[in-house]
Amino acid sequence: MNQLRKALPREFYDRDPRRVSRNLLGKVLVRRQGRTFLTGRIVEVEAYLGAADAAAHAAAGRTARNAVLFGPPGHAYVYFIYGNHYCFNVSCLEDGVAGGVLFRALEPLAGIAEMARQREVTVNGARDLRKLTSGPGRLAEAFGITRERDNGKDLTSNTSDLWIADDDFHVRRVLLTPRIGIAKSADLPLRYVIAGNPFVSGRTGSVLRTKRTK
DNA sequence: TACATGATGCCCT
DNA sequence: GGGCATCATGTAG
Repeated sequence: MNQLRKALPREFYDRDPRRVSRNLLGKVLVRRQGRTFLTGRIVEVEAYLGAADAAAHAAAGRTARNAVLFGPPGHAYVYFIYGNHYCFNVSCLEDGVAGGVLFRALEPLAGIAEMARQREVTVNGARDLRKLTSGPGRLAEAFGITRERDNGKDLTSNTSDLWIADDDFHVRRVLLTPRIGIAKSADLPLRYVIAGNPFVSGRTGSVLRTKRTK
């Protein structure tokens, strides 16, 4: 558990969003709520490349909403979508250059009862666990992530109540697929999932390319 | 000030 | 497998 108290450093996020995406797989998202810790393993993310990526919020330039994406790396970008849901991202690349990674699915590890309470669902058996954090809107709700509370938050600060840690989990195989729910640049393989993980959202999708790691 | 739209999830068939 | 709720944000007028 002590490993989980240490946030990934800012340098981790000061790279191409594609590389950050690949390396975020297998890491652990941690939320501290008083004495309670909510943790979940990152099993699915998407890279958004900024100005060169038509599907990215940052593509049309800086606005009040997307300003975090243009700021320093390692900060939370949270936005409201479809009138119902929040989506949680982390900014990448240096100050002034936009980029980010969207968190799409987690595997619940600790604080499962609290996640179920915040999602307002009941969990009976392993199959129901997918309802907690399998999907961007779901994981945000399970972790209590909102724009008001978390947008702009520094995820690398050791005084934050939201951060990402490394517990030395080894990711065996990564799948690359097109991103979900977008119209522009929809064919680019920028969605990263841990192969075979049951908590990946939706269906596996068409696999464009697979990568093996040591 | 008005309007179109979306990095979704849920419920129904 | 498909329809739809629901509203913040951005852009046009």
